[in-house]
Amino acid sequence: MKESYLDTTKLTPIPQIPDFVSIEHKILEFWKTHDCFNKLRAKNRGKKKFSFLDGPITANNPMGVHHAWGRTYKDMFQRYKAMLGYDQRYQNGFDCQGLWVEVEVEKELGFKSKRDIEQFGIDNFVNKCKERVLKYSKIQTEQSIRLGQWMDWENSYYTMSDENNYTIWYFLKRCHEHGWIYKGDDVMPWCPRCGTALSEHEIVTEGYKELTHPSVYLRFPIKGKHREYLLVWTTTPWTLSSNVACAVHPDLIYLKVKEGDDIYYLVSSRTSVFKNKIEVLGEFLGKELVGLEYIGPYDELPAQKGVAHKVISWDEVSGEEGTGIVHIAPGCGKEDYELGKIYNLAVIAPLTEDGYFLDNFGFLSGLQVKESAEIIFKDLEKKGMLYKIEDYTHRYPVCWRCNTELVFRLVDEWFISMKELRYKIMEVAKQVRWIPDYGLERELDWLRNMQDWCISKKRYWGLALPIYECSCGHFDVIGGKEELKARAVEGWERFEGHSPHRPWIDEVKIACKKCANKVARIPDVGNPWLDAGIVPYSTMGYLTNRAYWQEWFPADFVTECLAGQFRNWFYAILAMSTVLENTTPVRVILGHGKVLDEQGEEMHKSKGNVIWFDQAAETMGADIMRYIFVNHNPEDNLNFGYRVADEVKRKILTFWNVYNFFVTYARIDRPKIKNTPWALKELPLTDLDRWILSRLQGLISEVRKALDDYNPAPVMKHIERFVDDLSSWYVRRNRRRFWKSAEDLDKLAAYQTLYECLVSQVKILAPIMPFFAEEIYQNLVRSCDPSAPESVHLNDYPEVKLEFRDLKLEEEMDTVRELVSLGLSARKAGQIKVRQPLRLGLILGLREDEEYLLEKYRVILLEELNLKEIKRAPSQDAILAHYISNQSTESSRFQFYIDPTLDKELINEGLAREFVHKVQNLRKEAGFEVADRIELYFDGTDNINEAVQRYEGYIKNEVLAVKLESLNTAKEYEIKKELTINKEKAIVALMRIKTN
RNA sequence: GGGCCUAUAGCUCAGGUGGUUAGAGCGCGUCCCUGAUAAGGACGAGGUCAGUAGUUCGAAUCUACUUAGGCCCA
Repeated sequence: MKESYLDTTKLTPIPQIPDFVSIEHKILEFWKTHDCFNKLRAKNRGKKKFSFLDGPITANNPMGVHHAWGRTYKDMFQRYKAMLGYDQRYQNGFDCQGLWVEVEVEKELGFKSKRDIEQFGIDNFVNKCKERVLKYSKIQTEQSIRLGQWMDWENSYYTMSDENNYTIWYFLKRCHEHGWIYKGDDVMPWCPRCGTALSEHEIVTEGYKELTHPSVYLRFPIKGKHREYLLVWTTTPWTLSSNVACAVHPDLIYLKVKEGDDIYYLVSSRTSVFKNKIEVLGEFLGKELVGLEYIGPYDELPAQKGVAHKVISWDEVSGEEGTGIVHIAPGCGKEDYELGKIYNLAVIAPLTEDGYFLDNFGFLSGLQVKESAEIIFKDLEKKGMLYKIEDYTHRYPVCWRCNTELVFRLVDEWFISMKELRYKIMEVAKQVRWIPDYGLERELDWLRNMQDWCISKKRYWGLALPIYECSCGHFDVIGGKEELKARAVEGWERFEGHSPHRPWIDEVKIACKKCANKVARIPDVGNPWLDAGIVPYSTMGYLTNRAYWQEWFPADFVTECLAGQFRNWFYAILAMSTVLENTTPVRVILGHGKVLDEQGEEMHKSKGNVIWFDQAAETMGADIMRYIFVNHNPEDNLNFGYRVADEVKRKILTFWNVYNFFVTYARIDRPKIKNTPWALKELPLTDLDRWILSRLQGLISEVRKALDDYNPAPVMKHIERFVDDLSSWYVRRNRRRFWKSAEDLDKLAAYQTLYECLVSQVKILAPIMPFFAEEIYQNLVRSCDPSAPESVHLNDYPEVKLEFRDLKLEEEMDTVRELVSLGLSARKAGQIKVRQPLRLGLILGLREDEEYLLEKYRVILLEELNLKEIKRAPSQDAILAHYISNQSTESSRFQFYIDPTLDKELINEGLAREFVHKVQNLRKEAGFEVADRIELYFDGTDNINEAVQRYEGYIKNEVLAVKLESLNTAKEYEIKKELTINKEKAIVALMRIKTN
C-alpha cells in the first residue's frame, strides 16, 4: 500500500441511526458482485493452515436461532484466522441420513407405519429422503449466507455421499479386524411406530414423559399349597404374557398374612396394599422364599410351554413400592433380561416389530400392545388372579421423534464392543483441549459408562451396514466399494450406478468365505453418528487423497452445542479416529450452551415463544445476533430476544455516533489525513491523542489474546470499553479541535488520530460484525483511498504497535478521570451546576510527586469541572470550613474540595453560559441548522444585561450570532421567547441570516 | 441413585493463583449537556455474594455438607 492522502471529499454522509437490515442486504450484494470470498481465499492460498472442521447440521428443517450461535463462532474464528493470513478449507457440512429425516418424510406422505413405506417402495421412499435433504440443505445454505457466513458453499459435504459411506465401511472393517463387531441380542427400548430400537444415544431425558398407567396387583398361586399366593405388582400388564419368574429381595423382611380365607406373601413394609383386615401369620427373610414354584398367569399359552416358574433372589427389589415381589419377564425388560442370563431363565418375546402379539400367544395373538391392558385385566379376573387395579403415575420413555410410548423388545442388533476401545478413546479424549475444560470430565464419564455401541437400525434411509451374515453363522464386513465388487457373485449390475443405499445395495450378494453359500447384506441401516463421526476422515480424503488429508488432519478447531454432543458427535469423532489412527481428530473443542427465550424458557413451537432465524435476521439484523452470541459466555445458556437486541444496538450506536462525528466534520474540513498510521509520527500529538492511541494498542492486544485463546466472550467487553473511552473522553475532550476554523497541524493530529482509531476498530470488528464493519470500511477507507483492499475482510488484522503504547500515560489519564469524577461529585454535593464557574478546587490525598498531573492536565481538569484554579492540598489544614467535598469518600484515595464562593465575576460568567445554553435551545426549537448564523436580540434584568455585555464576544461566538443587540432594535425575528436564566427573566428573539 | 455445572444488585452477567470499602450493562431516581441531539454524559439508591459448618490473621473466592436450578447417565 502506497502512502497517500485520503480524498475525504468522497466520504458519504451517514444516517443518524444505522439500518442494520438494509445495510446487510446491500453488503451481501456487494460481496457477491465483487466475489470477495474467493479473493480472500486466493490471498491466503498456500500459506500456513488453519483447519476448521464443521460439525454437520441436520438438513431436515430450516435453521433456528440456536444454530446461528455456533455458526457465528464458526464464521468469526475463520474470518479472524483469515485476517491473520491462514489458508483454510471453508467446508460446511450437512447431516443427511437417519430416522429424523425418515420421520419428516413419513409425515409429509401421511404414513403411519413401516408397512406404508414398503408399499410405497423403499426406492421411492429413499429418493424422497434424499430430496428432502437437498431441499433443506439449500435453505440452510441461504440462511447461513444471510448470517454472514463465508464458506465454500459449492463444496459442502453431505454425509449421504458415497465417499462418506464407504469411509465408514472402511472403519467398520477395521473394527471387525479387531474382533469388535458382534451381533448381540438384547432387550432394547423399542418404538412400535418406527419399528426400530432406540440406541442408547437416543434415550434422552426429554424422551421421558410423566404418564399415568393402570398398575395391577396380582396373586400367583404357589404350587402345592392351597389358597396361598405370591402378591405381585406390575405397571406393564402386557409383559405378564412372558412372565417366567418372580424376584424377592433376599435380605428384606417378608410376611405371610391372612386376608379372609386367602394367604398372601409380600414384603413387610407394604401391608397397606390390602383391601381388608389382615392377620400376620409369619415373618421371615426374602431368601427363604427363593426356589418356591408358582403358577404363572399365562402358563396355558403355547409360548409358555414347558416353562417352570420360580422365585428368584435380586438385590434391586425395592420394599418401597409394589409388594416387594417383582414380576420378571426376560423378553420384555432390560434388567429382567440380565437376570435371566444369570439364572438361565427362559426368554419369551411376545411382540412383533410394530407392537402386535405374536402367533403363539393364544387369545392375545394379533392384538396391539397398546390395546391389550383391559383384555388382560378381564382375563386375569376370570382366572381369579387379579387382586386390584390402581392408577400409577411414573416417568415413562417415549420415542423422541414420534412420541409413541416405548416398549422393551428382545432384538438382534449389531454392536461395536467397547471393552478395549473405551480406554483407548479415553486416552485420545485427553489429547483434546476442551473448552469449557470440564468437557473432558463429561466425556470421560460418558465413555466410562457407555454400553457397547449399537450401530444397527431396522430402517430404510441410512448407511447400508456392510455386514454380510451367512446362515452358517459366519459374517463378513466389507471395507469398500471395490472390495464389494470383487466379492460380488450376484446383482452388481443392478446396483452399479446407484448410491450405496437401500434398496439398490441390497441387490448385491457375496459368497460366504466359510461355506460358499450366497449371502445377502443384513437389512439394517447404520446409526447416524457413524455418518457424522467419520467426517474428519471422509471429508479430508483419507482414502482418496492421503497427502491432502495429512495436510489438514487433525482439525485445529471445532465448535458445537454442548447439550448432547458428548454422547453424540464428540464421542463419534473420537471413537472413530481412535480406531483408524489412534489419535485425536481435533485439537480444540469449544462447546456452547443452548438458546432460550428472554424469560430463560426453552423455545417451543407449542409455547409460541420461538424466534425463527429468518425473522430475527430481518428484524434485528444478523450483526446484532452475532454481537449477542459473541458477547455471551459460551458455557451458559443464552436468553435470546428483541429486548437484549435493543440493548446491544444501543451499545454499538455509540461507535456509529463517533463515526458519524468524524464523517460530518471531515466532509466540512477536508483534512489532509494520510492512509497510514505512521503519519501520526510526524504530527504534534497531544496527550489525549497519545492516550487514545495507547488505549487502541491495548485493545488490539486484548482482543487478539482472547481470540487466539478461543475465548470470545471478553472481546466485545474490551471493544465496548474502548468505544466508551473514545466517545465519552477522547471525542468529548477534543470536539473543539475539530470545530475550530484554523487549518493547523493540531487539528490534523486530531483527525489522523481519530481516523486511526476508527479504521482499526472497524478491522477489529470485522470478524464479529462483518456487515457493519464492511459498511463503515467502504465509506471511511475504500471510498477515499483507492489503494486500500477492496473489502475490510481482505485486510490484515490490526497489530499492536508498541511505539504507540504508553502505560504511564494511561495510568495518568485514569487518575485525571477519577479526579474529574470526584470534582463532579463535589459539585453535586454543593448543588452547583457545571455551567456555574468556580474559583478553586483542592485535592487532598494527591502525593507531592503527583502534583505535576495538575499542571500537565490543567486544561482538561479546569474545563471539565469549570474551575479557575486547581491545587493539591498538602494537608487537611488547607481545607477551609466552607469548602464542599465529594460525596462517598471511601471509594477513592482522593478527596476533592471545591470552594463554592461566588463573586460578581463568577456569577456573570455563569449567567453568560446559561444564556448561551438557553439560546442554543431556542435555535433548535426554531429549527435552525447548526451552521446557520443569526441575529440575536434580547432584553433582560440588569444582572443579565450586564453579564451579556461583559461576555458579548463569547456569546456571539458560541451561538453563531453576527449581531447581539437590544430587543427594541429588532425589525423582524423568527422566534421570540421569555427565558428564565438562573432565576432571572430575559426575552430573546432570533433571526436567521439568509445565505445565498 | 451416580457424574458434571450453576447460585453475586429488580433483570442479565464480570469478579486468574483467598487480601482493606464486591463491579458492569439494563432498569430506577436526581441532575448535566444541547455543534454526535428521537443521541450523549454525571451523580446516586440498590447486594447478610443461596444456606450451614470448617481451613485461615483474613473467604464471594478454598473444603465439606445442605438447599434450589440445569445438563448428562443409571
